[in-house]
Amino acid sequence: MKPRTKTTMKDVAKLAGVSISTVSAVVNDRVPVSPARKKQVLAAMAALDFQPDAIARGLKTGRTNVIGVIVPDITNAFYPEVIRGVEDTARKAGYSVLLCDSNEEPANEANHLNTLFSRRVDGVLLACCTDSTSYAHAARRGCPVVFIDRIPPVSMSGSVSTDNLQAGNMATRYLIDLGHEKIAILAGHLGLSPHRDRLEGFRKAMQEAHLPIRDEYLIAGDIQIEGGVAACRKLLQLDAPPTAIMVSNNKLLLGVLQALDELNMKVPEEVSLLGFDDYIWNRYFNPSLTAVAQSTMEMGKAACELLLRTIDNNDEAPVVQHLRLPAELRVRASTTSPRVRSHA
Amino acid sequence: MKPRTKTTMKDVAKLAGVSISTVSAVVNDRVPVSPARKKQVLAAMAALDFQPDAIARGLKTGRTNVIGVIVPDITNAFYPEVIRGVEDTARKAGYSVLLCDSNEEPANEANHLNTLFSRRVDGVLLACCTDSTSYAHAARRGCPVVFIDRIPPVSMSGSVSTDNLQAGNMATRYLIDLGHEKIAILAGHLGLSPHRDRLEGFRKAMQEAHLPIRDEYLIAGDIQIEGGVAACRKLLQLDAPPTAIMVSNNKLLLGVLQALDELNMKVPEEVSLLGFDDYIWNRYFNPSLTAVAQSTMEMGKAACELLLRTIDNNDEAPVVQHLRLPAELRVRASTTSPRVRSHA
DNA sequence: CTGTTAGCGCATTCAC
DNA sequence: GTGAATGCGCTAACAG
Repeated sequence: MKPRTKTTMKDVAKLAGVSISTVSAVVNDRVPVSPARKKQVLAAMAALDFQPDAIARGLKTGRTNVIGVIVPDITNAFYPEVIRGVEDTARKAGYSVLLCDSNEEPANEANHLNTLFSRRVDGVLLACCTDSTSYAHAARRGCPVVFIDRIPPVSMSGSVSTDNLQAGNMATRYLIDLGHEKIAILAGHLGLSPHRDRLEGFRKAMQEAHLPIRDEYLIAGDIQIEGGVAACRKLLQLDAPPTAIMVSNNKLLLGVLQALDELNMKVPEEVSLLGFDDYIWNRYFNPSLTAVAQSTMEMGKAACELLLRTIDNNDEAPVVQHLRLPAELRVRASTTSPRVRSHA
Repeated sequence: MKPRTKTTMKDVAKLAGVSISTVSAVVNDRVPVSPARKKQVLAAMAALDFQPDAIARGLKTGRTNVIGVIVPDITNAFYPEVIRGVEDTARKAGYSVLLCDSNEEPANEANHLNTLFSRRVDGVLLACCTDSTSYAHAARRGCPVVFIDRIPPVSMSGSVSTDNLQAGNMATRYLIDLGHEKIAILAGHLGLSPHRDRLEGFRKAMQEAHLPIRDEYLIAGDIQIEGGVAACRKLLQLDAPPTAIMVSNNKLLLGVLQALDELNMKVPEEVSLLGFDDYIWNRYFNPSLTAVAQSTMEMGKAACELLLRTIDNNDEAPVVQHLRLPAELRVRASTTSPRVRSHA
């Protein structure tokens, strides 16, 4: 492997017969340069295959045109879609994306943040994990941060997420309208704002319908597949099992599907099922899954735009904004009225 | 937003009452420093919350400890898993990942590559799109590149992918052993090495079994959902429709599922279905899907390790290696013997 | 318009 | 062991 080719402005300047600053001027075309010289420089740049060194530029200007994105689990299909929105928006604005996966570990998250700061990213998009205290970190360093999807309790920064309260409320009301009264919720991890908010929406809907919320019907704490299996088994072994199960998280849902399968439960005849996060393949489940869809790419786009605005604002008044995107209920075959069951 | 806090080695040196080079020495501990001073410096670093500036270091050393990763479509669930493997390996080795999504556009890919070069990444992991000529680019710049999943025709660089020929062969043989003779293949885009190789494996298996390969049974060119819908419709309208369909790509497969659903075809009674790429949710399709699984995270890990080795090797003999990972067939309910059909 | 100059923060000789 | 000096490639005043 031959030593890395490094054509610098100096080389270009020499070949074009101009000074380095003239080269810089045409590269950044902020300062006027006479057409003739500009042409020379451009020619020299092309001839030498010159590419400005973003590292050197970053050192000089203090801006890297890089943003960091930290997600808790990139194998959760929700995040790639968000990332697509982020990456697309960032690229169009001339930014690159440094991707970090915290794997749901606060320690990893903290390490990643340090690395990002050390790399002098211009800003960070953060979907934090439970027990995360990293926002303190960020604030201390004065690095713009926009929270995405998962919002920490107190946040002076901007944030973008789905309106999960509305989403949880809407989903619950739909089940209630269908005639369900015994509705269980696998609420996920209540240290996570989306899950907390969905549960809150659930509570509100139940209260408004004057329906009791039984302790046995509320299961929280886990967001992995195995947790979904265990929770679902527990629910169905109850003396009075629920007629509908609402699942706050897509990984939990897969566990529920597995448990339902093992117990040979018929959906929706014996129990209705409603999930959060909609994917194209939900349509092909057996039966197809009723789910609450989030605007994932839009979320990424909005968050990135907000972050970019915050960065551009710099020392001006901080852009603190909390966007809540509407969710959409997609009704399919996994939910039905509980009356069907009493006929049996 | 207050101006970005920037604690430099200078500040640390002043507080600790030593010179900058001593600070540098303890930060990189390559040069011996007396314990007493080391302690002072460490204390000063902690007090000032000092974080070395990776940008300045990169400029100085010529190494950024950043690798670029370009994928064609991050919303294709295959890539996030690969990325997880990459990111994990990279992080453990002290590298960060600059993520790019080419969105299956060669032009985007080329732009991303330029950006990455300009950012002085130490190496690039590239899953290229069709008609990509970017490897020439990379070679010209002398930047280490390892191809991943999709390998260009001629490659002097290293590469890591599934042994797709074996995978296609194995899958086809499985269908043949089941008794199928009329096997169709949605081969994907033949400009992509995985698809080309799978088709080759298919051909070999058919030939070995002395089975003819009918032109109408071989559909290639598209890898999007809509293409899968169209291709599947076409196949089933044939005078002699296939008894089994093998689908080379997961997005095509979703289209096939949709078409099958619309045409009210029973799987596997009327037609067997076999897909490539296995995901946890394939189990919950109706019926559950027989699929060829790739070792996605391992692929990411292996590719990253190979790249890192190439980078460390620097001017030494180039590490050119072509890893082919074995695939695994996961038999589920979407495939069965065609005899079942003749009973009907 | 154009060239000269002075660092950005750090790693690395080289003297001491 | 330690510190002063040099420059990585570039931008941003500032003179001309």
